[in-house]
Amino acid sequence: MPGNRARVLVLHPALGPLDYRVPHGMRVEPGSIVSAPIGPRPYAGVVWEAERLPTEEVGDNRLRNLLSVADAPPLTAAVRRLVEWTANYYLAPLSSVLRMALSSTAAFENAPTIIEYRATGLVPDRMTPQREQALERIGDRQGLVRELATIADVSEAVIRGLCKLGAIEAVTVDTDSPYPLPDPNFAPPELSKEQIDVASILRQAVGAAAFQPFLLDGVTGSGKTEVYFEAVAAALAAGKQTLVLLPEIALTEPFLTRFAKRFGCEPIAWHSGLRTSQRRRAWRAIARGQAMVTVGARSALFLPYRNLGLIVVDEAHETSFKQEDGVHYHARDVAVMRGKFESCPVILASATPAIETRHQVELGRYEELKLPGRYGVAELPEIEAIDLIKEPPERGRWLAPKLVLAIDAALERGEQSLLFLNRRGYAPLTLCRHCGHRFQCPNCTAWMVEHRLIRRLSCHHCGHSVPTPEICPECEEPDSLVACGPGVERIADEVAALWPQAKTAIVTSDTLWSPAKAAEFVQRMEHGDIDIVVGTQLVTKGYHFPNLTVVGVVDADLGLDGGDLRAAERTFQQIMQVSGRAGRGEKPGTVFIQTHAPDAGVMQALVSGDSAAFYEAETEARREAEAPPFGRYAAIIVSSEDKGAAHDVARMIGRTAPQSEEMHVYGPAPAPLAMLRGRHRFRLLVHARRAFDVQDVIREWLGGLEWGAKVRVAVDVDPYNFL
DNA sequence: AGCACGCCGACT
DNA sequence: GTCGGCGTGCTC
Repeated sequence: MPGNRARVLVLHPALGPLDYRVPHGMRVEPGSIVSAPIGPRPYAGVVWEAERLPTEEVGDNRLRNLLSVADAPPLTAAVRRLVEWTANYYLAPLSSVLRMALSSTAAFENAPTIIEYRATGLVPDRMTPQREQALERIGDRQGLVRELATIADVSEAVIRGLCKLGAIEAVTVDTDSPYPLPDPNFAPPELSKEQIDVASILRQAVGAAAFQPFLLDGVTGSGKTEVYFEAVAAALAAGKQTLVLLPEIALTEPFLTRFAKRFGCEPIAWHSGLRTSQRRRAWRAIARGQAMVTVGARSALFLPYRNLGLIVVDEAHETSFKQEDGVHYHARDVAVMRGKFESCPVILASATPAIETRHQVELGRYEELKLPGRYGVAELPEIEAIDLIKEPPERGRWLAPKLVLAIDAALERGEQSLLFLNRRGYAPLTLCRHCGHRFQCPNCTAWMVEHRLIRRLSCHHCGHSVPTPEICPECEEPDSLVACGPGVERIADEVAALWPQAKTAIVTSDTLWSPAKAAEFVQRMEHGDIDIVVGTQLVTKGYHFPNLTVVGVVDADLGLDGGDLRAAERTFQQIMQVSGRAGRGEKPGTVFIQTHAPDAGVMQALVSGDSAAFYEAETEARREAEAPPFGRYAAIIVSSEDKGAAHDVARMIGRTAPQSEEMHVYGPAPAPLAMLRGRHRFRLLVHARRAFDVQDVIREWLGGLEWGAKVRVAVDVDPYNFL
């Protein structure tokens, strides 16, 4: 009987949908979260419409019973369609996409509480180095034994031992306690005429409950956040949920504060740093429709919202929305699809939208809402290029005289300065001046980056890290190692040498690794406890420092080399963003761009402030090259620990490439990172016409091939990484 | 992905 | 004789 059969998409990395028997007394429907046996073990899965997931028919006699149904609402049809679309578009296994929607494995275990552990402050009688380390690193954090062990970098036995001694105690956490509800009328802001106009369009769109993408376009400081908060208020008033996507976790903290000021309580934050209990509580509240506003990074996009009424993608141009491992999806694009499945408006907010987004506006698919001028009195900063060939810094220094003078003057006036360099650490390359040895990561094709603050050399790709050696490991010459090129730490050294009395801060993911650290930095900036900030792209967005009047871009050419199709666009966006940090209060700001190519189109556009001309020229160049959005790319990455095996498979894939007028295949060639985390990588690049169904062709092409288990083949549709 | 089964080399 | 190497195949 087909009635007691269920097709289940199981969370199994290698299996597709499987059929099960629904035992007597169990009620399931499409979307039900169930536990299903595979071999000896239970797996979580979701009941799916059988007609949407064709499989080989399996006889009734081979069916096993489903084990249980979770005490959680079924995944909505919109979520199921989103999972299907994402898997199909990005050529990813359905189960890995489903895993993102069921991101909390604890969420559907049927216990209402979780037992977590935390330090009591009691010092055990017998202290050991391990115990000491554990208590020190745990601090006031709380979590499962496993989580605490990971945080403290000790074994779970150490934690259990401390628990037995009373230094750590168990606490029961109720994961079904409700969240406070944001109040749309808590503190409505005073808006300008333009803001009111735009906000009312957005409010109406939320009320219409229909799919409609918007580009909310306005320079930094034009008040985009206040405006989309009005749309959030409309969703709240209508009893609908809102999702706000931010490009980085570091931005959530200031967002939470801002949100609370407007709506009276914080929204639900979703990010990778959540504890199991927080994750479970958020997931369940979101699935029940009780969590009204969620803010998070990429992964919040796949959460099972019950009745979503609005999606906001803030800083929508940010490339960090493109996920580069696991499922290679672009959160901005998937957000638009989710809006389509949920029948709700999607707001892409950006002062420097991507060419792709602008193009959608030109095609009439997205509606552009412009916020002119800066909110309040602030004016856009003056942008000036410094030609590093004509006005070079002193030998061994990185800041040109003109920039040094400008910072001098700012210090004199009691104003703040920002130096931007998108490079963490002290120096990107270390070599031995005696034998020429260069420090390379053993797992990746990348130099080890010196981090002087922690005296280590680190690989930024796999995390491999060693203490900075005293002598060259190759020729054993002491004191022979030299740092090549600047990172933020080196710029900070230069700043300390030039202005020993100035208070400085380094802002990178190394120094602002937690929301609390980010909040502390903001506070120090606002209180004037910092004169000069040296930072990576982390400082380029979100913050508002009225007393910051000088911005120096240490190396504007950094993003330009390497043949990346989006290099010019990215440089433009990044420098526009960092420029937006200058003169946000009543004082005008000045931005200095240090470059070797002051005549390049990007630099000219930045200096003249003519972004329209830049977009036009860049769009034309893309059209001619049939690059996105006028053509499409897909990368096929073949990787293995065995270099020969990877190369053989890559060549075999290249040989069997389908011939088509509509599509061209380049490669295989060693991938941009020829070795990554110990795996050798080769890449083929597929370039196709816009209307061509590359996914289908690639699916058929790779589906007909076979390779060994130790070789992995991954497809990256719409890749961002060409370097 | 796991975890079984299965068929050939160096040990007690 | 057996312990164990990891190749191949299966999971509704």
